[in-house]
Amino acid sequence: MGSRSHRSVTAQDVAKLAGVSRASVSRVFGNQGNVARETHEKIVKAANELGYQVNFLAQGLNRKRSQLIGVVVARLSDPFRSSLLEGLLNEIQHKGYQALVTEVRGAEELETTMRRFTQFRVSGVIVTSGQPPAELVKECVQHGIPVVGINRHMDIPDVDFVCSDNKMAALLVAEQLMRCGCHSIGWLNYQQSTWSGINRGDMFRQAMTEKGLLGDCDFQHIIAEADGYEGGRQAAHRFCAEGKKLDGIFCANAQLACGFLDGMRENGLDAPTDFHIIGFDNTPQTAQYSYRLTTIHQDVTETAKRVLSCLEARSHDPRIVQRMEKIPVKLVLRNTSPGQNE
Amino acid sequence: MGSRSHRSVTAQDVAKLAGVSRASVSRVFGNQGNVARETHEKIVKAANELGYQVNFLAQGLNRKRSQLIGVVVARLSDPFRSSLLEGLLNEIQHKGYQALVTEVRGAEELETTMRRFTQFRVSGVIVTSGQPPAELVKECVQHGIPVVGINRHMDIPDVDFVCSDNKMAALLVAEQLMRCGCHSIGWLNYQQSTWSGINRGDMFRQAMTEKGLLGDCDFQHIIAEADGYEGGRQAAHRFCAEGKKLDGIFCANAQLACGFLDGMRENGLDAPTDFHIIGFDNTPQTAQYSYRLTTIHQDVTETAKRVLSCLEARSHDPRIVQRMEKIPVKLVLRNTSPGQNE
DNA sequence: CAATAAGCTGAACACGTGTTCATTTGATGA
DNA sequence: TCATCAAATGAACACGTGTTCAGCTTATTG
Repeated sequence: MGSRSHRSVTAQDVAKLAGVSRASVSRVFGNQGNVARETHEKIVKAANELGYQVNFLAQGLNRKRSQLIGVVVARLSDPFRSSLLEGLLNEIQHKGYQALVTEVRGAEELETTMRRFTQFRVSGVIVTSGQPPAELVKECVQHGIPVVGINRHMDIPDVDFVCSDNKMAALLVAEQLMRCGCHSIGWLNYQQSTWSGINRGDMFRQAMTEKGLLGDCDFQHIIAEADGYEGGRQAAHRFCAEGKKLDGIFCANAQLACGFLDGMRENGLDAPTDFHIIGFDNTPQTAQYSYRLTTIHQDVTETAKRVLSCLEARSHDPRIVQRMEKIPVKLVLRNTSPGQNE
Repeated sequence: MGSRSHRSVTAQDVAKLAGVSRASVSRVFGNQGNVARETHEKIVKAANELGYQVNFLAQGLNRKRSQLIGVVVARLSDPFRSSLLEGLLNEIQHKGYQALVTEVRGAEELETTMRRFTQFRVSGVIVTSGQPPAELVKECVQHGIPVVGINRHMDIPDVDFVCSDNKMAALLVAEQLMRCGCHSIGWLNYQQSTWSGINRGDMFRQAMTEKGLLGDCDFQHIIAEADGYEGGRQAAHRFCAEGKKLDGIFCANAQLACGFLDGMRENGLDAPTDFHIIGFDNTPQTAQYSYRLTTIHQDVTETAKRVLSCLEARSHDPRIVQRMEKIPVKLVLRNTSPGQNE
């Protein structure tokens, strides 16, 4: 009990106990180079006996690359974003990496964040929010660090993107509303929306046009002044106060949809009797009894898999052609725009 | 454009450009040791010119400690847990650390996770879920790594705990239900609950006794067979099917509370007309129009601050006496058990 | 002016691992 | 038996930083 600061056990100690050189120990735990079966066993045994563990800092320093992956998140209070993070964490660990998670608000914070990532020699960076400034990305690329963005398609060279298929979502929603006989259609979105919000609106309008619906139908753009549940609720109140009417509404995300629905209820209107409403994200809340909201489901697991696939591909060869992957979505039919799920 | 692999700029390069020794550069960026004002400026200028950044892996290797903090999370789909993580991330970054986040399911996963933390020489470990096995903690302590648990008080030597004040919560709820004239009181919890769930129940019963309520009142323990919203909802259905009645219900968390409320509504009963119901966690959802749930509010920000304070204290001196901090809670009065918020 | 102290600086070692390169070992074929 | 070759091994260098210690310069005090 006298030994105050326990010097941590190193590969050298293992080598001495096993009666081999430190290089062989390194070969065993680095999973490369040839080691005789017998030597291998001696080393593993000695390592277990001493409780040896590789020092990742030293390993990363030497390899010029740590097995860390930087993840930029924002607004975790949004249930969809937290479930997305959950999916990413799973896949990251499954592939043998560790997640370096940073929450970010402004653009300047993102800058210092990205720098820290490079200082830790991360194997890759995943941006789930905000657009990565082109210069910072260039800095990463120079260091040989791959960057992937989620749910936004921007044209930054050498950066891959993975995005839910908003066009497919728009078509599914347009077909559903048509099938239900809706004639006056609305699109609800936050005023200062994200890229994905805007893109979903564009795709929806485009889908309506392709289906030849814009002729017979009203198409209104409802603008929420705030984001999230309260934004949707207030939008509904103003909507009613202005005496407007719609029978089919598509919302940029689940929070807005729930808020709008509740706002309408406060005004004595409800779905599906008075109107149909369809959300985006399929968060747990939308399935609950008080909402039973029909929504577009994003496949978080598949998204996470594709993201890591992009990272590994570009890590292997930094100059491959830019990828822009679209993840198929599903329409989950519930009470606010009913029908038969297949 | 010919230089293929850009060798990263090192402290040596900065030293050469500034015309000083590498040691001085290290002193400037390590924030210790004395450096003349003039030399300092020369070094900073040279560093900016070259775009120098400290290599955290090398720094950590030398200091035997990285500026990483390991965070163990579980079930991020629970809104409270994600908001807790959000609070922790903020405080961690604010203090100049970086978060190494791991999601964990079984106990064996937690073991490999903790090992990885030590392999990265983290400055501390925060466990938000499950109880850290004593042996693993001992391993951390041997390496000089402080461990803090959130919302559970176990008696593991050298591990600090930060927990919302469940006794205070119980008293606030008991007083509120008493004030509203409730006579038959219920406590709803998940069958295989966490430590905090069980403790909240114990404290509630104790508070009821202290207030002298257990004599006049019924006190029932309602057991949910599943966790989360669906668990609460099913519990309500069974509760009604068995013909039971209660006029005041306290729930172990917000998800259970929302589920139970919706389940009662499906049976034609609603709060506050037919019964009062109070939840725990004050998640965003509980504030929404469809619920307006009276709940106990946990101060996530304060919790995060105390956690990091514990880490830094024990990091400074590993053998200080074990801390068990209780964070005050608030009762947020809403529709399901109305009253006046002060 | 001499003696002392205080503040800066640079050389050198340590941190723990990956990887190259030369050397040794053992096996195979003629 | 000897020549050839592949596999296995160990010595040495590299990765980029923190920190000690001795030497240097400059200011302070008697």
